[in-house]
Amino acid sequence: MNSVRTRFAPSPTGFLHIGSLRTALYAYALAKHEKGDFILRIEDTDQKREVKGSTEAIQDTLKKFSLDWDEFYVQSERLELYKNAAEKLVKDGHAFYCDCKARNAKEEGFSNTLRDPCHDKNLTSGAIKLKVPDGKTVSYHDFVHKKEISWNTNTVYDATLLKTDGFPTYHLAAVVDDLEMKISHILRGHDWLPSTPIHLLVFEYLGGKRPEIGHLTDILSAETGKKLSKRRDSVFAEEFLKQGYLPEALLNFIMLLGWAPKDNRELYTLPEFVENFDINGFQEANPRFLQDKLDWFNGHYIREMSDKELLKLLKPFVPKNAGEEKLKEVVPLIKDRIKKLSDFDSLAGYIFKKTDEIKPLAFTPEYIAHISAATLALIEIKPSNWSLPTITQSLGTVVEKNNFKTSDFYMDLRGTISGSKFTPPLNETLVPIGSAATIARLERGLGENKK
RNA sequence: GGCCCUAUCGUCUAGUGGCCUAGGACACGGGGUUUUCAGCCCUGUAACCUGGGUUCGAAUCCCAGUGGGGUCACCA
Repeated sequence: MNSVRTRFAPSPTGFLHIGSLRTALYAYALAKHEKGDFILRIEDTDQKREVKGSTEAIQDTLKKFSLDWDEFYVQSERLELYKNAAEKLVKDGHAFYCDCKARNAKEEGFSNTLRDPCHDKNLTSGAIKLKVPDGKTVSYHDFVHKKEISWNTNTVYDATLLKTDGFPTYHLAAVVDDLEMKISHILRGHDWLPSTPIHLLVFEYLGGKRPEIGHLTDILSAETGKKLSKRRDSVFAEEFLKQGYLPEALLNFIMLLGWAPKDNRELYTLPEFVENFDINGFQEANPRFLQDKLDWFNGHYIREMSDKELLKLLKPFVPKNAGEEKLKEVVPLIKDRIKKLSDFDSLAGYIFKKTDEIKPLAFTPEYIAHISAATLALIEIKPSNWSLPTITQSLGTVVEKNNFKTSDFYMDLRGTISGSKFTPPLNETLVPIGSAATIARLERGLGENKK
């Protein structure tokens, strides 16, 4: 049996990053395309950086995107495994104890001291570090880059494997787990590429079948051209959801940042992506995160939804006083016009506002004539008869009788009713606004523009 | 700075020596539908980083340069 098993291995230091979501998506598709297993592994080996609740938050987010895992592990519950592995490496002469003070690269700047002072001291306690050999070439075939990548070990430093607090570093824990969990493909961020020779050595010394390894491109900020960062860019998947991006749109957008099929197809649901996934489709150069394209995907998926579904998703973005019945009328009017769910308010919020919350806008010199004629006509419609056909009929007659220019007439009406230049078709929105509120808004507009 | 990855329209990309006068999508421009804005339809502008090779032939192969990105912790 050589089933495909992939893993997504975040550390619990906060919310799920958009780049991590993409890594998870690819790892998921890679496994599921071959009917394999997708494993979630929490890499919580740095107690200082751990943020409480992030494991749950990450799981929560993955579920929202339907990236369900088959197995779940937490590294801090597996410390014995790493300790044993480290001690075995020492016994085999591939690692050594070290009692030096921990150094901090950020304080010291670039460092050329690759070999640790304790490299050959044969100490019996302290941290355990990898005994990197000199002048050896280590290499592997990267399945993302589709090429052999190699290093001379003279450029590899004696990395720490087991810390003095008894916890492993990533270099040890990840390798031990990938072996123990029988991971078939390691798919991870590009930032891991430089430390791969360390892992290659550990894999070799520990023995067993080394997984295939692939390093994904970094997603670059469209503005800075640098790797997306928490400080500068909005990077958390949850942030996008909160803004009214749909999970399927975000997923579709992100799957095409760094991967493309032969036929260049762009629209994929998650199951379709899994089905069409091809490991040769990975891109080698770093893509930029351009929000315009995300917006297009989002608009596309919004338009594909039924009004009923959309209404449901819109709930968190809609004014509190908006009743179900009115919303049902409004949803089809905004469906073609919004890019994100949060656009609802700027586009249709006026429908639900009080008269004095709207600042009437006048657009043409004929304003007074337009609005008074409209008011007189609409007052004639009995509230019980207030409907699209009666409104359309009534206003149509006004335009015709007064020889108004249709577009001018409606622009003044629009400005008065909505306080905005852009709205859904006006007659349609007058229905949910209602007879009384419509008349009130028109009268207010007249009052404000009389003098 | 060392090491590593990388280079097709503004952006995401197709392209694996002749199907390329370089294709698609987003964005942008023009037109149509239209009470505004969208949406939809039609349509246009726009790219092979540079220099050397290899070859009858190069976006595709090789080398160099340049540009871009990453990384250099008892963090992941």
